Amino acid sequence: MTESPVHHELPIYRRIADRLRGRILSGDLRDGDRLPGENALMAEYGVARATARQALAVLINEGLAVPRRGSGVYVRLFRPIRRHGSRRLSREQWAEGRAIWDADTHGRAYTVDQVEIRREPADEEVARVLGTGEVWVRRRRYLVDGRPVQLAGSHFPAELVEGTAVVLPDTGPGGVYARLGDLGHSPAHFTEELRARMPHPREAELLGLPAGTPVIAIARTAYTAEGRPVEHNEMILDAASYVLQYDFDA
Amino acid sequence: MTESPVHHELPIYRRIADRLRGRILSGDLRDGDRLPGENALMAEYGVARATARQALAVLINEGLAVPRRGSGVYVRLFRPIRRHGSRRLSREQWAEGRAIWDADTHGRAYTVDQVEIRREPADEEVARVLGTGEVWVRRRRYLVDGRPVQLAGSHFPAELVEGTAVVLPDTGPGGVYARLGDLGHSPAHFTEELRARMPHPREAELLGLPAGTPVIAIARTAYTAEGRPVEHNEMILDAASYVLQYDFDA
DNA sequence: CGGGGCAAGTTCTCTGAAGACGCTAACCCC
DNA sequence: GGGGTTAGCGTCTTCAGAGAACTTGCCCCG
Repeated sequence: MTESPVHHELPIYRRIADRLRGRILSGDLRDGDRLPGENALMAEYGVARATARQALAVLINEGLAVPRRGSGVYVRLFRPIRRHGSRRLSREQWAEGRAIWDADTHGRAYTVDQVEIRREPADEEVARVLGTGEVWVRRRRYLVDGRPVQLAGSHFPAELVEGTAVVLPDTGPGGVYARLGDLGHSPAHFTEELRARMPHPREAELLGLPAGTPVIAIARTAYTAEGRPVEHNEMILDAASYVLQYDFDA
Repeated sequence: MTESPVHHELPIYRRIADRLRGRILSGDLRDGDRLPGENALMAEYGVARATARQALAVLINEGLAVPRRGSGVYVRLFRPIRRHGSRRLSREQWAEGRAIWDADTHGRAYTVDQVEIRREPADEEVARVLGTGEVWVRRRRYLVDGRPVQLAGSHFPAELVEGTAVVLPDTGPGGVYARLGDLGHSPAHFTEELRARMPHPREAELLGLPAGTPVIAIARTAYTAEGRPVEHNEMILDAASYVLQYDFDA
């Protein structure tokens, strides 16, 4: 073959992504600003749509931007940096883990203040994760000594739990997952993503937080052994800490 | 609500991804196994190459698989190895996890900007955790493309590592823990505690964060099998999200 | 003036094709 | 048998085109 001195240049989509990232990090493009769209990138760099898309996908993947269908791609400054941890957990341990977590909300017992169950259209993020248009949502509010410490919303694909007399009632530790199992969608695996952010005013009000207090937002998605997502849980933890425990092999 | 005219089926690439994920999570495809390649998926599902690629990209993105150019896409499970007959994390996996986290800081390599090693009195918190008055501290700063993404400080009980020519130099993945092992204080497990907080001005400056950006602070303490704390690591992740993956026991 | 509907713009999904590049194993020559 | 070469396979990048799905703003109508 022609032994062309392979320059090893970065692929086009990567160079475009780098330039866009530069504009974001330099402050040229700010939080909420709209990035150049696919058409604009095609024209500006003379590339195909797939290439332009790929460049945007890089930033979306990095969490620097979020796409809004039919509208554009927008700068999202609270950029996620990911870290993967691993931990294997038995269902009992999971229940136990929840106990630990509860115990850590200031070392006191929690009570459930309010559970709200209703069917509603999935928002953008939930639809993306669960791959469905409508969900059943359980919203909860936990209290400790009269002070709320957690807000949580659990989303289930509507077509999976439809018709259940009471949609996944609470049945103690591991109860919801057990109920999903009864329906033939037993969760086998889940992921959690944690993020630090400032609460929205409404959230701060519900949690009774003083202004300027950041929270930990956790998004958990549970999958069946077949890989089908069956639950997506989003919650916010007030100043509480989140404790993990790992063990090395002996 | 309005009539829902569109049935809203999942896109093809997503359905393929779901099936593949299922095969992984169910154990049909195991750690290190090769997934069906682009050509195989094209033939099996009768789709174009781009669609097959997109399906694989989902799994790669989720961290369930890793591509190897010129070879194939392979299952990468965070699930602890069965061959060890244990539900625990191997040091290799831990090191691997760290590598992934590094790679995930925007998909590019990190470099160590600065490593500072010195002996100093333990502050209140560190003294409480490590149970000692003086510690050796390693402070580090990671950079990605000239932008810092992490601040970390590792504390070791002075009486344990005293006299080491170079106090626990960096020796690649898992290096520090291996070095502790050499000294007879091999870590057997650790805990991590996560908290959302506002960075101090100095931290924000070092991390190049805009004002008002919360961070995730992580405190990790490693213990020997005897329960003796041998390391306490505190780090801050810039606007970070923290991704965890769990597996239930079968 | 308010509301409904339309049209333009945008992302999302998918098809089909082609060359570049990396890895591996079979092959050939010594 | 050992070592280097090569062919084949697989992923990676890019092109061109097209319809579906969704958002938004504008226009028209009542």
